[in-house]
Amino acid sequence: MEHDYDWREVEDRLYAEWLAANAFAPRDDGPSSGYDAILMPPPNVTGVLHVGHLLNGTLQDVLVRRAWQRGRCVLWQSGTDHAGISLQVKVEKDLQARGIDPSSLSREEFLGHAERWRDCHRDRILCQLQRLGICCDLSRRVHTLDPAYSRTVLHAFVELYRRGHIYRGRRMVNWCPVSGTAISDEEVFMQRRPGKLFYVRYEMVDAPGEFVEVATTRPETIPGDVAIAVHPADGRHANLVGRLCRRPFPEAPIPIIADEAVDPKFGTGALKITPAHAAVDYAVGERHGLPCREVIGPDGHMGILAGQELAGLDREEARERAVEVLRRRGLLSREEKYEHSVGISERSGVPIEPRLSVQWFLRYPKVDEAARAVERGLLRFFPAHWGKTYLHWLENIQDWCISRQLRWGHRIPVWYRPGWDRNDPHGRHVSLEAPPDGEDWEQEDDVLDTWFSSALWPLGTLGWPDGKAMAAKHFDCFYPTSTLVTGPDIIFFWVARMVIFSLEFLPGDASDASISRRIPFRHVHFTGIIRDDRGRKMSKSLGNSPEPLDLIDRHGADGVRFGLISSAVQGQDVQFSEERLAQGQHFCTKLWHACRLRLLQDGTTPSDRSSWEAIVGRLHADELNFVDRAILCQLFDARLRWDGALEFYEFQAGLQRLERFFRDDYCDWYVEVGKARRRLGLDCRASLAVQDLVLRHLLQLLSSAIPFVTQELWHRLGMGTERPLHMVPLPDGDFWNGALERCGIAPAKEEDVDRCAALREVLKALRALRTDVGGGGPIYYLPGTRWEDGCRELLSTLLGCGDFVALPAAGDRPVAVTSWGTFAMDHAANGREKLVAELGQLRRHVAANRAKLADAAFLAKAPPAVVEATRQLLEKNLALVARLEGLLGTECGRGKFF
RNA sequence: GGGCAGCUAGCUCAAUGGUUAGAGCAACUGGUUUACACCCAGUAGGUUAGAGGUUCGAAUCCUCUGUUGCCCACCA
Repeated sequence: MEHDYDWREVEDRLYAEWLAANAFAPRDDGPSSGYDAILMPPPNVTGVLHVGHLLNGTLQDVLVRRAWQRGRCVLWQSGTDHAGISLQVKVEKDLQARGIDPSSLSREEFLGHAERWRDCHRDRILCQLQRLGICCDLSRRVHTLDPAYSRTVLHAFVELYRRGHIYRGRRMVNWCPVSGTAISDEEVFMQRRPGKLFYVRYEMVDAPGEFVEVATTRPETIPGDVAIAVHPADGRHANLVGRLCRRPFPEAPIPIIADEAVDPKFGTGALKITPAHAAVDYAVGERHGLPCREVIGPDGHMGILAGQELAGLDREEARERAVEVLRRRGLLSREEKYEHSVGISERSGVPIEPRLSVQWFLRYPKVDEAARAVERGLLRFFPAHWGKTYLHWLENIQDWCISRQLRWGHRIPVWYRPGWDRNDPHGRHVSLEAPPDGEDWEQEDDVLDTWFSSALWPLGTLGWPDGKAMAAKHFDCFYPTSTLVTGPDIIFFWVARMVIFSLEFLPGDASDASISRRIPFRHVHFTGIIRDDRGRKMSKSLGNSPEPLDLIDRHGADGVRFGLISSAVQGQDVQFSEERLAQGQHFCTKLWHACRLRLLQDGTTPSDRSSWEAIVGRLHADELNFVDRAILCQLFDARLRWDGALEFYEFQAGLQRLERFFRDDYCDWYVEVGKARRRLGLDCRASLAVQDLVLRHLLQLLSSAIPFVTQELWHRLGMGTERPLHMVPLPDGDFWNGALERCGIAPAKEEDVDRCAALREVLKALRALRTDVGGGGPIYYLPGTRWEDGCRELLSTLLGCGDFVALPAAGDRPVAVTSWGTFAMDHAANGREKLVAELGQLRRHVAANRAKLADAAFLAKAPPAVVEATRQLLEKNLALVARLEGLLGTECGRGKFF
């Protein structure tokens, strides 16, 4: 076996083999203990692979491979999202770069370009993700604009319309002037921006020279003013209500009204009302029956109603111009700096414009059931606290604006009868198919929000609503899926909406049992967000995100996977550090060498390792000593903890337990003891069988986290070649209990582990002692030292010293006090200071133990096991103190030290 | 303004209310006795953000304060 592990060669070769063997497709050809499905969050076709994808992909792969190992039939559903607005923007830029004006193209021409662009990038991310070694069945991948999936989306729209959940209406929406489309509340984020607060005077119509003053940050909307509002209880302005004042431009009289929405403490206590351009003002306008004056157009430029001073200007320019005009007319009394929150379009990064427009809306159905699913634990979140965020959103849910003024996406399946009012439901045809006399009708131009189609992902990928397709895709086996692994940033965008749509579309009542059957997944594991070393979110604009494929090139897929898992503590954001990935790589190397050592030892042939039965058959209870038994106990314990941790998606904790077992218990202890035994000329056959058992089991457990190196070592050790490691069944608890019993071990028995711990403690103390004296020489043991069976030789071999020498008293030699006894070494220098410090510490512990045991309340109320443990600890500490005091008292004189 | 989550060794993080709060990295000291220097052995490093409280017992539970990050809602 080669000295170095060449993962570059191994990873490419093995992945090609797995693909060639079609090893990732769910199949029903063997004994199966059930079905599992995992939905991969579909990446955008426009997306760029980032470290978050690596983490997400790795964690899902661990779950999927484990499910395979447990004999489950697993579907890992993948696919891509058409990415609506994001792709359209990219294609438009691309066209412009080629000298083509996108707006000059017909809908069909534009879609042709977009589809070509999409096809070029379609599966790029998924293919890149394969470098990680994910066992995802790409043959079943779905794209949200595939014909079949599109039918799912349109069917859902038609059905929701038919059930009265979708309506068309003129409402205040978030308008993105750059993209020229409405966007949902979720696509707007608030940003603190410096601005100015302008104080503007409106002259009273009936009393020239008398003014009402308002404060505004948006003077360019003054042409849209239709009223001034004050709070009804505000005494300062009570005399104004019901009178008229003069709008500065275009000049017109507007009423002064009273409305509760006004905060009398802000500004002057008077608010200008612009119903067409502010949500609050719109509500006020509705209450008072005020007209709407739209002065800003869809492209963010001032319209004709803005008057000749402002018309045609961009809204930013208009603001400056408005201020100039006001100043010139003496209507601007003052201005002050003011930092305020502005809604920003997530897509284009410019301030959104609240705008009244006709859009399609969804009144969310099944909100109560969606909430109950989480409240009752039918759908569980990990970590659970995200449930509060989810429920809070559901409690304050607003209708969802689902139409987009774009071309790229699912075109809304509504046709209007020409010449009819589009708001008249009788003039509409809402169906998957165009009306029979299609050419007379006009189809809706808008497309659906891309998240509308994403919300159908669990249903559409399994063929819904087409019964034939659902049967072909085994809907009944794979739905509901087991676990969704995603980021908490899309709880609203995606997770909640999938729950709502699934509850709505699958038939059932409101009982818990029915909800359990209809929810799209039983568990959602929210990963942390990956941040850089300064705590910032990884982002393209900051340029702080490493290139994922480079990371894999540098550390290997296994190294990257191991590093990411071990830095991803549940519930915490992940601080990315490449150092972690290097550690993962080192772990793989160490594993390689541990197996290499096993092959360098003689005594067996590969067929002795080719099955569990072969290995267990080589274990005989009478040939095993307590070190052998202990390592098997520890392996069993590590397995239990790994299983237990993964039940709760605590990947890091589980992997850490396996790592500790491998490094601390197996490599640094068990293997070293094995070497010592060989040096002592003892029979090592049993030890080799134990090594085989440990390695076989460890490789299997680790294979879900680091599939490549474990698979390669599995082959090298001759443990099996017939199928990929993730298809080899993992021995269950019954098997383990049987094997342990055969070795004379009760799984719960800790005695052998304790004996090992004691031996290791002595070994460590003696190594420390030798370090202190800075050299070799004989190691003495003082009277009262008690040796475990056979451990004297083992200890001296492990230390690489000669046999221990009995000594009646330590004299002024430095000593090590252990639970077995006291040891000493020759040294010229005085090592007693350390001893004195140790005694002091021990005495403090003894005092603390005694105080506890003297406390009646402690004895009465603490559990007996705790009291007993304290008593034993006191005894142990007392023994050590006595030994130390004896040493220091007889040989050195008590007075000298105390 | 409301909510959520943090605050533990120089750094990144662990620790079912129960013994003397642990790892890794970094630092320091030593080591290539044929698995591994991508390693091993050892040393040092702590008022668990602060203050109260509950408890026989608190890093852990409660209250308040400070502080950091995120989410939601926003006064024009």
